Amino acid sequence: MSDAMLAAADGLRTRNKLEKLRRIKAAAQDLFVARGFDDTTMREIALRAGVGLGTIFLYAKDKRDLLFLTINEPLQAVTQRAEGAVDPRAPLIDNLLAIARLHYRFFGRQPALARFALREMTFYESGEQAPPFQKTRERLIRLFGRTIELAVANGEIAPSEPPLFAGWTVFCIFQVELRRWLADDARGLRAGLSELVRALGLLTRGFGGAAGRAPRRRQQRRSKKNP
Amino acid sequence: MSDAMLAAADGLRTRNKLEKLRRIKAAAQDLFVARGFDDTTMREIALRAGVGLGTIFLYAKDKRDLLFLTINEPLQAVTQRAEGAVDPRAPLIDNLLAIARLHYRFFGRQPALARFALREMTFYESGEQAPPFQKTRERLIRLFGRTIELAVANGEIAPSEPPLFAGWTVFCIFQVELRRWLADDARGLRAGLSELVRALGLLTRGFGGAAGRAPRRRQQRRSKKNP
DNA sequence: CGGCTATTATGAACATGTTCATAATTGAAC
DNA sequence: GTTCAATTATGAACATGTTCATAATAGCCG
Repeated sequence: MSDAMLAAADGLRTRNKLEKLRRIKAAAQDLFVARGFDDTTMREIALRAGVGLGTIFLYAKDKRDLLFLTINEPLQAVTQRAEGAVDPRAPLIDNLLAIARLHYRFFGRQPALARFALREMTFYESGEQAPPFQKTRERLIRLFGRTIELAVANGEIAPSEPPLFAGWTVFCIFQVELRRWLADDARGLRAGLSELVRALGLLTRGFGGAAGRAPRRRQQRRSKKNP
Repeated sequence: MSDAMLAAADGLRTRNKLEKLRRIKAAAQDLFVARGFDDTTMREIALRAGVGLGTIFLYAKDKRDLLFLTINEPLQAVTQRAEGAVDPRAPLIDNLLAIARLHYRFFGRQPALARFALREMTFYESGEQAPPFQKTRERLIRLFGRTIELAVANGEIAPSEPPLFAGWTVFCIFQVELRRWLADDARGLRAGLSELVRALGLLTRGFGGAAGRAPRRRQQRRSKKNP
């Protein structure tokens, strides 16, 4: 008994609230995945969650916010796992790719929903769920930055801009490439990542000023010393 | 009489249709700019255009499509002007910046509406106005590509990838930078373009493999031949 | 002109996200 | 236990994008 009371945390109120939030999140999640965002009505979600229609709006400002309520956590989890996927001794491109692969897999799981979510992410700053989302995004950018920092420490590269800014440019490429990959659902994960590597390779190598003179073929990876 | 009949082009039908399309476009345009996208109702647009509510949907599949109906033309015009802004003898970064500046100015004119439009542009493939939009986007990417090609011809750079693909990476950076600039409306045009130059500079110079050893300061522009 | 068909126009009806006045519930004060 | 204020829950009412059955119109033939 006392155990149960302790487990109940303080107050029935808080407990009930958390429980309802959980149910609403689960219901929204399931329905969004099963029927897509637009074809899921708030009334269906309310019904499945076992709450009144109006109740949902106590937990999410609007339908869009509800989407992020279901996506924020998994997205943060992916970013967190990506942090663990970086190997301080691996080549830069491998690390960037490892980070990207986890995200590609995540979004590739539900392409239709991912398309919608990625669209709504553009300029998502107003909703209640915006701050945690922005935080995760910031975290990913910093991860790219720190990964680049590692490569600098290893002597692999020496960018003319701070690693964090270089990470931002990597993020730019990543963002648009991911969207492009999701745009035509024909291409597999392999093909998508392959084009991302191509783009990131170009970013790291640069456009080869008259100085650089990049090789015409061969050696995709492994930057070489200049003879 | 016969004059009038000739001037009417073939058929009153076609003429009326074109006239209604014009009125609808103008009404939507005005209202979107004045009140924003969400706060403009289809009924207001119909009223201002002097047509019935249902009539609008004969000319635009949905409200979103109506937005592109008003934006496609000006956007294409901007891209077209950008093509004329490229100087075959100018440094690459200057040309890229000239292209970008025109677009920044265009979107910066109506930041709120631009934010909305740029969001809807992500994965915009279904609507009736999607093909012309995609065409303009393709055109911009190719413009970046051809601009790079010019720099290759001038001996300024020698990228390890085809110019068109290099143009695509420039487009990636441009897209995300533009969105970021529009996200916080505080920063002026100058500041936004300045950061874009920073990012594009990094893209063209690369991350300076152990080979490259980029200069620490100085010489922002004007790539030099290697002594 | 007078009918006839295809095209175009229309707004009432519908679907659904969102608001809000009202009701139910909780936790504490006495 | 009763009372009461604060919090939370609810669905009817509302606003608005979209559909669709119906009407108006244009062009054409006899």
